Amino acid sequence: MTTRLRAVRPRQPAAVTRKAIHDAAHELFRNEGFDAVGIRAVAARAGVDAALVIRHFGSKEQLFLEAMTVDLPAIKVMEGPLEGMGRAIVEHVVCLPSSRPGALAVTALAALFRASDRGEVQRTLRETIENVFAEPLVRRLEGGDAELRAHLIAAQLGGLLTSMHVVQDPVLLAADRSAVVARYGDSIQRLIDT
Amino acid sequence: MTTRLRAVRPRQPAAVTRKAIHDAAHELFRNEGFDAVGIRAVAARAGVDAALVIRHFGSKEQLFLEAMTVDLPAIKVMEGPLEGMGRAIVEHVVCLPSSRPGALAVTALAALFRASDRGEVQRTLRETIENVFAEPLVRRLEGGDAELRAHLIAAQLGGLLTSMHVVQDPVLLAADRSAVVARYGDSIQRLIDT
DNA sequence: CGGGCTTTGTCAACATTGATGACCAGCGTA
DNA sequence: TACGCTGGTCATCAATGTTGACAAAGCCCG
Repeated sequence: MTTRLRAVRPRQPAAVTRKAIHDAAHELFRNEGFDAVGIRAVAARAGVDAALVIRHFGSKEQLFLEAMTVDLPAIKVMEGPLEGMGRAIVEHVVCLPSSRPGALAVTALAALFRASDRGEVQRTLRETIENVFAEPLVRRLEGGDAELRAHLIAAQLGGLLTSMHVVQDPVLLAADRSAVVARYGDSIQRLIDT
Repeated sequence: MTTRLRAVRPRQPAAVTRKAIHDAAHELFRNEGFDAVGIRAVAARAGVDAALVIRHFGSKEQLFLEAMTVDLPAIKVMEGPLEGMGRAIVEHVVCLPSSRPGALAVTALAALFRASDRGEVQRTLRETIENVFAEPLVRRLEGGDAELRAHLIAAQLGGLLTSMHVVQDPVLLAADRSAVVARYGDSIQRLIDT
């Protein structure tokens, strides 16, 4: 009887393979979305067996969440002066050169939006928006209804992000960035000022 | 030899079963999202074999698109006076009693957003937003950059809709509707006026 | 050294999913 | 009656996420 031939793969510490899987997943999910990317594709790219992916992350959905939860660097502009903050924030969301880490974060957030009919994804999305947009704003706004206004601003930012990276509105994509910043920023400013 | 026993289902004209499938799909997809609902579930609800669903609609994605493409009744407010239109539009999107046909349309649009990592869905979403929000606005806006402004308004409306029906921001859901209308509406009004 | 224990990895299956193709039944018409 | 069209069923396919049994490697303790 012939001995079973096993593909032999050198043993590595858990953290290493885990990171390999995480990175592969991040690349693939961010560019192609949640359900266009199979577990076997992630595994192949990481040079790993498909079962290992599940073993390390529990489920595809969990892997997706961990891979897309880039901790957006807190938007510094939100700590600056209230005057002109509207434009500054929009510029931050819209104008990032696509190589910068912030841009990756925006893309990842867009991927979360696109996959939001998974219940767990939806929860993560909600928390992310709260943490990244709404909560930092609440602490800065003056006047009445600060919490409501902060969340409305978050809605507007989500809308812009969604229109550009999910819906991919051709008019917005083709438009002059500075015009977008000026118009949308001023509109947001109304919610900041009141 | 016993003759094969077949589940006999009375023959019906194609349009009838097609509608039955369409309606079942609309109900299920709107409430539970695209990939929580299987073809077999739709078929069961319509009292029909699963293969028939595909036969009539080509694919699950196609069925989803046809089922969620409610022709939103053109938003009449967009034909009214420019003054105060911001609030009027927001009211239309946010305050609908959930029994009215418009509310169904909003829910369906939200389902499209949630499933937007399917390429075809994304395209439909883009066209729907163009037709329902952007294009009617373009024809009304006065002043420079009318097209850009219309699409920015569409982005804001999408943002509000997304925040409430996809992200389900608890602050917005709990907030006083009239406050939301006033604040968000005035913010949009800035883009209408300029 | 050697025997156990945990860690890391592999493989073969499973259930479910969307989708297809062969076939069948009713029915009108030539 | 025979043909063909239309509406419907069933068995089956390939792919998917997931699981469990098992195999090695390293490590600890006698």
